Amino acid sequence: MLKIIWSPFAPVAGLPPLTPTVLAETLDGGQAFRWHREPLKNVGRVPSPGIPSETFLGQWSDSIARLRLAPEGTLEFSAPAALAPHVALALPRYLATDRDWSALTDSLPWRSDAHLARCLAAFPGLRILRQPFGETLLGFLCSATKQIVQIKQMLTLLAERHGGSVVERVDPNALSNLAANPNPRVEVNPLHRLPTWPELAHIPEASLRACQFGFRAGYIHQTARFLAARPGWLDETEALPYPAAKTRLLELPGVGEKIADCVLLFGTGRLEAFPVDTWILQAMAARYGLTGWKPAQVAQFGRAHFGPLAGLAQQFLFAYERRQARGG
DNA sequence: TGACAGGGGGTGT
DNA sequence: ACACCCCCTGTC
Repeated sequence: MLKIIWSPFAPVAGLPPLTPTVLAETLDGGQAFRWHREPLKNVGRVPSPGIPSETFLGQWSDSIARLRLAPEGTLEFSAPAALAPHVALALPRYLATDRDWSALTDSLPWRSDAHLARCLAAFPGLRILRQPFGETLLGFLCSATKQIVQIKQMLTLLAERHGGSVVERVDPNALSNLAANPNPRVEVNPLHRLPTWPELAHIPEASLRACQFGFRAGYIHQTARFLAARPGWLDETEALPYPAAKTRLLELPGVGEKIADCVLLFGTGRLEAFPVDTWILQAMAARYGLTGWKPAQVAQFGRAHFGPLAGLAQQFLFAYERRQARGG
């Protein structure tokens, strides 16, 4: 059995106190697809005061972290001991602690928009992650007509089969199990990172299909080949201003308006990006009377109505609408 | 318990 | 407007 020595939980500086709901929405609400709730030992019990919240296990680039909330709402992290110093440096960037999210949120037009005010009040402290650009592109290329759980499964399989090892230990049982069973149940395997785009360029499309990618396998394969032929293209795109960056992303096969905006919002923190998916379409129809509007029209309305931080507003609307749909 | 529809956070033609 | 893939979810 594989054993990882985890560092003791330590506070992450630079964040306000959070509720478990907001932490879950931030990590597992559709911005990122590499966070998994860890099984709770006291399943079925009401969370008691004085004990930490449930733990999320997640990965990005070469980082692996466990995140939880102390009773008073302080975010705490733990990492594989050998990685802990690296993760301690990488976490603030990932969580975008260099930005004042309270001030950014306060500058949204909630004073003149009662529904937006409701959404902000429902998820206080919600923020936009700053994820690795290439991984964000990969994640959202998988997202077409897929729900979060399914996207997470695809990426887990891809990482297990084609991703490099982050922790320098291999579990022989896991490897033999994988070889013996062509269709293993998806489990969280904290050893493997996502393949990089240069690595993806060497993976046959059929192997991607075997990771449950379906018709998205072609998009990912073609995008990988496109990027392989253009060294530096992705880094240049990340550095470009929002409109130019979006134009370039739209050149990629499988990337349309929505995915381009998601990559720029969740991968580079471009808060002017306003992704319009079916949830936002539904929310804007129900809450703002935009019944029958097309995505491009809703996007234009959103930018005009919510202003230069429209993408942040979008995340609150999104979280609220999903909660309503679940019967929260 | 197990089969069976229905539909899914989009893009390309 | 419809195909593209195929897994998850709810339901019987």
